[in-house]
Amino acid sequence: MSTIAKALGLLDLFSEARPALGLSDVQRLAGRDKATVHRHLVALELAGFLEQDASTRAYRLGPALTRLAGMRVRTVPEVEMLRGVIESLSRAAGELVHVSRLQGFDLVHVHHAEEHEHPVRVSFDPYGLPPLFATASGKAYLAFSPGGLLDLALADPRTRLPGAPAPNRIEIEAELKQIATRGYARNRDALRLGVSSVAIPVFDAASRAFATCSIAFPTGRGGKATEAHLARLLMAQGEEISQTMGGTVPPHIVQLWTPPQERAAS
Amino acid sequence: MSTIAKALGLLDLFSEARPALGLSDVQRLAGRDKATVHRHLVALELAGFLEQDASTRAYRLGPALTRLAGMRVRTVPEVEMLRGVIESLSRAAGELVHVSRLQGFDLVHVHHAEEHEHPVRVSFDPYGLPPLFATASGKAYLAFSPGGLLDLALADPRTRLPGAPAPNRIEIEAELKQIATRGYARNRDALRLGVSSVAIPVFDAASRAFATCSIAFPTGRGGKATEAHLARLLMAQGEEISQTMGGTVPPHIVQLWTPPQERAAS
DNA sequence: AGGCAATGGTTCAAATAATGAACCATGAGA
DNA sequence: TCTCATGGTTCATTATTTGAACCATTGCCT
Repeated sequence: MSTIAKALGLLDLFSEARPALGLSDVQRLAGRDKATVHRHLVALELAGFLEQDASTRAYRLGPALTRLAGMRVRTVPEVEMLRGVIESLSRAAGELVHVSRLQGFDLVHVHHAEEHEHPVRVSFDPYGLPPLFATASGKAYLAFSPGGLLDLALADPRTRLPGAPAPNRIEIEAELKQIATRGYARNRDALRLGVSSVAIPVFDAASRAFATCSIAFPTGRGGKATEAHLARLLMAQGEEISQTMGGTVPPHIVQLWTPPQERAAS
Repeated sequence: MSTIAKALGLLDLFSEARPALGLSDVQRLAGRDKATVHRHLVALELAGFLEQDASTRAYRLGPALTRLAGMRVRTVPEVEMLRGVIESLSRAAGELVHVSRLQGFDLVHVHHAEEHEHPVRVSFDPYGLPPLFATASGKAYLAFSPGGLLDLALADPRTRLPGAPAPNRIEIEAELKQIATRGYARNRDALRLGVSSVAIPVFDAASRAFATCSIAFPTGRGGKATEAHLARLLMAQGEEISQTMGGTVPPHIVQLWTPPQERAAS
């Protein structure tokens, strides 16, 4: 393991629950030698990734992070475009919003927004690659993709949770069909206990699903009604999201996502 | 120099002007061996600090940055409190807003906001320590601090630009007096050519200046009128900023910062 | 007071991981 | 077809990282 990885790994020890850590805390959590940890902390501090509280000597996340994150938001075009729409979606929903892109059968993180103040939050790993069949995003993608993909996905062990059997073909087909007519995919406690989500696909310029947008929330916060409410918010932004990423939503899905009252009005 | 510092230094090569860099680009800019640079890039990518464009193979800033920056904003209390007020100030001013805290005679970065879309931006280094006498922030601090501080500051070579002579005592005293009656400090091209700023002090619970808030803008964008306009915006938020950081503004300065029409109305 | 246990931080020989010259593979352009 | 630049890899050499033991300071309990 590279020193770089070890040092950067220390940053992941900081969390909502533990915003400031002393040398000993870090040492314990990381399970490494104190001297090593100390040198890493100092190096991170020098680079501005951490800062040390002058009075308590505890370390906390540093200003270089906000600077570089700002840079990323302004310079990575995809993110820059998405930012506005998913931030307002997050604010409206009061929950975490994600956009992931498909790379093979991997769902890779593109951007997320978490514009709310709930003390209970869904944690997530922006560089993890969750299995397709364990997420609402994955199912949303499959439901709006050509049938052949499902066979490939079923054959690939990486699309299911490690150790789990391949999903039952009949059942999955039924669920995907339901998603296609309902307009969004849902998930309760499948990938991680206590986390639920709703998701819709994002379409590219050729109207093929190539990414997904999802809202994740603690299962405890939302019943059936909440879920439906979040799904409505999500679908209402569906066309905008695809357009922002340079794509177009097929007309029949635009229909599906348009709220009944607006459809009546037009 | 530690490997960690070398690797993290690579992140600083990414900028508004160069959002994506190939291996060779980074190698050239960093002036290090290709193999080394490559291993560093891979390590950073693995940690999510960079991501690689699948088609061009170029690297760009990665999602871990937004995640950690978000964490910082939510967990570092000072920043969390300040965020709202300085973000809206930045939006209103259409320029970069900074808050720095004094540590001895060092101006250390606390937080900044840059909520605007001008293509011409003031770049800055959140962990640099600019000399007091070369910044509006430094002068704002001194102008609202007890006189004894000025003597100490004049004696300390770190408070002026490297190589520059100590400021003329009479002149500086006149300028500080002017700042104290005007309510804000100003600066044109002193620290860096083409960058101007206006600044006010932030007061602690004992009504002593202990930090500063400034608006920086390209000199080319603002004449005298713009400067005065930005200063008014800044002063209008002055009391809120001090309160947010747990302090109180002395009454006579609240007066000074209150716009004439509001003073008339009350 | 005094002693105990944590804390943050430092040292230096031993061990491990970083380094870079040379190498390969691929693709664009002449 | 040849050339040049690119991204990426290898492996012996080298230099940096590592960690047990150490020190200094602080807070706590008797």
